[in-house]
Amino acid sequence: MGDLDNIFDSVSKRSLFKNKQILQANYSPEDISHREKEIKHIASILAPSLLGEKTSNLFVYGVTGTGKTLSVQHVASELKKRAASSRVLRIEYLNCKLKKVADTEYRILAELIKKLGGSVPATGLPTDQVYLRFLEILEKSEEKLFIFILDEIDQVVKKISDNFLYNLTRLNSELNNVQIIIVGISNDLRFLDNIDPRVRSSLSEEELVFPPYNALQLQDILKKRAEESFKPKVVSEGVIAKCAAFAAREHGDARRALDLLRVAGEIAERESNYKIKIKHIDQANNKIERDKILDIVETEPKQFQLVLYSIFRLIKKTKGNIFTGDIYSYYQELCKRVKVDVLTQRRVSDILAEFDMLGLINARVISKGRQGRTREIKLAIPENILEKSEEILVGSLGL
DNA sequence: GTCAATTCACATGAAAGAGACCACGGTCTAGTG
DNA sequence: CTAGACCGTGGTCTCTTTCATGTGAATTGACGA
Repeated sequence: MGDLDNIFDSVSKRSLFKNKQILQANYSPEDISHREKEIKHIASILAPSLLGEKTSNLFVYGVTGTGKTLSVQHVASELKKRAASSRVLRIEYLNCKLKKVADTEYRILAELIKKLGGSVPATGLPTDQVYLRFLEILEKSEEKLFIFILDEIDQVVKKISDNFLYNLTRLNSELNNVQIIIVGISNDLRFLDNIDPRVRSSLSEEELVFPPYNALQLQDILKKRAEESFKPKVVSEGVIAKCAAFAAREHGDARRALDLLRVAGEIAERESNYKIKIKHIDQANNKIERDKILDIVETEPKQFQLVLYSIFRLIKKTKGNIFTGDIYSYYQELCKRVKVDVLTQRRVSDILAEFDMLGLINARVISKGRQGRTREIKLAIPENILEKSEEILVGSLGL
């Protein structure tokens, strides 16, 4: 038992963290650096809502990790504080990307209803029924003005049609006692380009673009958070700068930078270092990448894994470029061997496209003239992770 | 040699089916007074 | 008489198949120099 005690004791003694929470992705700090302008802007647009006035709908853009969600939520919570006494205003936040929670029209409505205190079954009802119930609950509520913050709506609209947004913007005309304001948040800058113009004009009455942080701003943010999060003198010279540089390269993603710093801290801690050194950042970078990929590989459905395994094998065997057809025939063989139903080529083609999206492979559509048109596929996974990935696949496929 | 037509091997789209999940309303059953 | 069990119908949702259409350039073959 003494051994364990030692381990537990030494953990607290050696810990580099004062408060790890602060570096976690979901932590929202009191002051948000370098976003004062944006926050003010949002606030000024939404401010009249405190008086129960319907304001413009707002649309917020920016790549991941630029503080969109944070800023909007910050304004929202300030508004909530102010509105708490008067009960004229109600604000709900919904992340539309959450799988199985809010990635269809039905589920978004259901989720909003739930947040407003109603309840709908997870399935079984016609969508328009849910819609009616939504209207009903809005009309019945005490508040007369609603702000719905829909995070990452680009994801949903890609899946369902923009019809949903149209309905949403038209909602106001169907409501008598209540008005709603929609705040949309999107990672995709070109989101509104391929959307019905009617929807576009009403949805983005106001627009706001969040530019990526530059390396200096990232440094600043990291420095602040690091001070609160780590014990004094833990962070070596240059670590912050390196973190910021890494993240700046990834389109100024602050979340990424914070992750990097946190993981670097964990690594240093595990190695019983008293300081986080620059090499830990590199290690952290690798680890994050590695974990991400391995996680994807592991959790992918069986058919996807089979396709992926086919790709791995073929890449290894041919060392060169491989094409959809090669993969499909290898995959067919593989299915026979494992006694699994063979999917159609159409489907496999889609699966390949998804791998491309996930960043496991690089697929490029090329035309080989008389030899037809196909995808040229390269692996986007580093060598050292490949082995491990393959192991996982072999294990889970029972090869 | 030049040029348009052809042709390949898929990509990409649209629609629809299968099967899992579920709500709702009606009917049947058994238990209760 | 009533609560609960048990259908049948009609929804959503994901994964998949089927059918249809699109497409970029190597190849072909006709043409004219």
